[in-house]
Amino acid sequence: MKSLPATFFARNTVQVAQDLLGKVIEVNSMKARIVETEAYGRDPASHAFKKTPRSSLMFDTSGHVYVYLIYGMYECLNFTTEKVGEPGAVLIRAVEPLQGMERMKKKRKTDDVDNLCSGPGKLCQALGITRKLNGTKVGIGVNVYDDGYKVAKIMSSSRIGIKDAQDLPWRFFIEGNRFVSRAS
DNA sequence: CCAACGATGGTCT
DNA sequence: GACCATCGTTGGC
Repeated sequence: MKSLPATFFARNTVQVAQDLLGKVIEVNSMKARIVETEAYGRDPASHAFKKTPRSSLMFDTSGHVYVYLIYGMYECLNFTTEKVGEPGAVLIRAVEPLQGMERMKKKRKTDDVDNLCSGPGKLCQALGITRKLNGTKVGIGVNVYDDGYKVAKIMSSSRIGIKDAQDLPWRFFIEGNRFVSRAS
């Protein structure tokens, strides 16, 4: 399994979001396959629509981990994209558990495998991802690998949980995968 | 089954 | 003080 190079992330955000599907992430020695992502550029639904203290990572880094708190109780995992100076990030919305499933079940307080990582807040709970990782480079606390897995078909839809920019089909997921947060 | 809602705290105006 | 890139529960059918 080879780690993704920094150049993988320093590209068009929508392209990176699609290319991350099927890749393996490793955190706290647990492993999972990415099955659902969303692209966030400088659009009205994105934190990077305006540069603020929180969103500055999206402008100033590429290939770094961006973790933020949402609704006061959950965290969301992103990877920053584009070349430095250009804002962008990919939200990881769902992953398929591969290794360390027993620890994921404990952290999520459920034995239902389909409910471990099928949402952005859920997967952070399962893998123990917190804001402590915010701003770290990919390859330190969070690793991303290409294990050669080929995605058969990529589906897209509008992004979930936002009201602005519903016309942009920037949510991507692996067709038919049972671990995505929703089927369509 | 599924739509509605409350929990909960950081971020921004 | 309003708003959230969410989730689990509740209460109606």
